[in-house]
Amino acid sequence: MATDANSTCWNRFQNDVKTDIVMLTESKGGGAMSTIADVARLASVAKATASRALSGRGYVSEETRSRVVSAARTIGYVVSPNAASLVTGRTKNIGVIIPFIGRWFFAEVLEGVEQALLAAGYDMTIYNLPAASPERDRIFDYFLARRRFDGVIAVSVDLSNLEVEHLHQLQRSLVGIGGAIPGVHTIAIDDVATARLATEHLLSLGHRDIVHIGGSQEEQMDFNVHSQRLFGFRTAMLTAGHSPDGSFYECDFTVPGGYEMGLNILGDPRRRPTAIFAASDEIAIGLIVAARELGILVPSELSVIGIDGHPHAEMFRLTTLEQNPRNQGRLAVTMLLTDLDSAAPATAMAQSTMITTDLVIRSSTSAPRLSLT
Amino acid sequence: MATDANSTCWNRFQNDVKTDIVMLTESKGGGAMSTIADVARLASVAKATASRALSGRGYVSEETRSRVVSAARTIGYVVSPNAASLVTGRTKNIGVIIPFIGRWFFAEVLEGVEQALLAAGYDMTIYNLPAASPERDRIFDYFLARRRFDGVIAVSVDLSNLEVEHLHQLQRSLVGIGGAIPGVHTIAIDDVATARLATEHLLSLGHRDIVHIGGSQEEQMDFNVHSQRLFGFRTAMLTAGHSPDGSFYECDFTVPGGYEMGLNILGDPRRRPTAIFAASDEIAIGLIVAARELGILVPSELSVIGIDGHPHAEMFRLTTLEQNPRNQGRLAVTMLLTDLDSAAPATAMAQSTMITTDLVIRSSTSAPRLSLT
DNA sequence: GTGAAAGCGCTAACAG
DNA sequence: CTGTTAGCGCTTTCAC
Repeated sequence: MATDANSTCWNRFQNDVKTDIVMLTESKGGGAMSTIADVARLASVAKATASRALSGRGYVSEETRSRVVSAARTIGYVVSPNAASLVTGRTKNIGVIIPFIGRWFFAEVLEGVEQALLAAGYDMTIYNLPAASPERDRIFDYFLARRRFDGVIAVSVDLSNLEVEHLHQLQRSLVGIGGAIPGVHTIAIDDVATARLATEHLLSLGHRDIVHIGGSQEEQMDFNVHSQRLFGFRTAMLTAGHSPDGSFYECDFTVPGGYEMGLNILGDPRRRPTAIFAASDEIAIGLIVAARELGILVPSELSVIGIDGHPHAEMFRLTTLEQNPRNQGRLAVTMLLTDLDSAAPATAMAQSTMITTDLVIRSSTSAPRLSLT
Repeated sequence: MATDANSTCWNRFQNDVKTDIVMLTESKGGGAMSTIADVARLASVAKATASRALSGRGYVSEETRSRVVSAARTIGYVVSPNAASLVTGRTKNIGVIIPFIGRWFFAEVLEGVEQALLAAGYDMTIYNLPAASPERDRIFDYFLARRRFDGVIAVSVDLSNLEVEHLHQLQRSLVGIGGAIPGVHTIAIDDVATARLATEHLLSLGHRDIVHIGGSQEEQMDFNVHSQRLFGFRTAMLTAGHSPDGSFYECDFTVPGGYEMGLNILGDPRRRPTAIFAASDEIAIGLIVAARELGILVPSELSVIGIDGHPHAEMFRLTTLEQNPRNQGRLAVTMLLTDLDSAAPATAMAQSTMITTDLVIRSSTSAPRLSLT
């Protein structure tokens, strides 16, 4: 399988695949998968009894039960989830719609969801929802419409009214993480309170010249997160008797975004603030890198605090608000499964729940350890 | 919905959910979902005809086809994927087994896979495979055994012989990314060649005192990645007439791992190398952060190059090998679907394919742009 | 406690 | 080109 260094990998790929496929004879275990009828026959019971024994639903004598179970084991029987779903209507699968996969917060949520789900015997189908586009519509009209899940977790997706409507019509349980959806339970931090707390933390360290760097007020990522965090900042500043005017800057909600803004803002020593409240941990990290590049010592010359804790943040000595997104994911699954158990579909829930996750303000050097439980 | 600040969020949650569920009457669109029989009746054709018209398989006159389609549209019909799968044996779903979700490389692969899959009408079920544990076994024995997918993509998972056997017995198409699996096509970079190229790049810049920082030779993440990259490094050094002995250090394959090792190695100016080849981009970033913290200028005083490109790397001015993990994901999907189309299951593939993806060495300041296509 | 029978919603022969 | 007939593999009444 020599690879030709003069062709692109796509070209190489196309050639390779074509020539590589070799039919082999059916390997061990070959032939059709065994069905419950086989199990029943082997255990000398009816299919119905075998089903009851294996699923645990309905009365079966302990003796026949064990006979059925061992029969199933010997022939390596596994239920056909499709057949079971067809009759029960349950899939043992949960759909997750999420705007990003790679960003820290979302990846953490995903891991939490996945762990909680697996433990409960569910698996997880991911739908990475792009911004408004035909692809996005297709996810709603086709993939979601197939309803191959018992419930949906919507992670920080900003849904149009039509999309919310779609979701409800799926007649499936539905919970949200990170942003309220009309008529649906949602797990979210209180953005205003969190931003306020972060700002107050900086104020308590004696800072007066504080800048907030967050997302665009026009392009809200979702649910007015940006403006709510800005509002929390302004409130804290005003309450402390400082004017927040002119101390807010917009940037991209990413590491490069924070980096770029950091170079801009921190470049001029006269305009440089003593502390920055960043709307996200990624922005904060970008800021810190920029600060270091400019020779500014963090945190002695500049305090930075960001929302959305992440393990990596620690190594940057980043004072951070830790909200454990992974736990948010687990919480969502717990809620969802509760609804599933009580057979309450999405439309059965009248109110949104705002859950403020526990916050911990950590800092490495200059600030006291402060926790809010 | 007042939240009691004196209880943990878990406690609050438990109370909240119990009191919150309110049954509402069935909302709009209520009642059972429409079936293909409804469509057939409305269009005055047989179910089979409706099926043919909707699925596009088999002959239907253009006239009846449009009648069926519009009938389906008016009653908002969507096929039951379970019922269809039960008879066709196809699920239009692909399983992905992957050791991490949050790490850059894996998240990037996931995004590539997801995009390619959605475009092809498939959705993606993720199984985050932990290290050897009962949970891991359960994924194989239960979740994967259910076979609710047409194929599996294994991303850099180090499989035991038993697990490989399991996978093959699923009788589903199977491709690997990032590490060879016996009897399965795999997409991977050539670790030796890549490491060698990276080292040669540093040599070509005139460096002589080069250190390689990579993963533990005992705990290989998978597929001897660590030792292969080390071997590539040693080969390049020896070929250039330099001894590589004593210039390899092991660290955790993460940002903090690189950071810690950076502090150790770069702390002593006498022992400090002029260039470092890092086995991963995360290590490289950790190194750079450590270097900056020690006041070392990158890249003028220290060149760093890492394997596994990532967008974030650019902002760290990291000279990087870009292998576009997203494209690796897309490639894998293309391969998988090709096999699916040709109805060739995993066991029909005799050889592994090593695909060296195109490499681009980028650098911001001191090095020439160099590409290998 | 267990068995027989009736589908779940769909597609794939096979006739016409 | 279209309709009729059988199931896919399972769970679930309903008798016994």
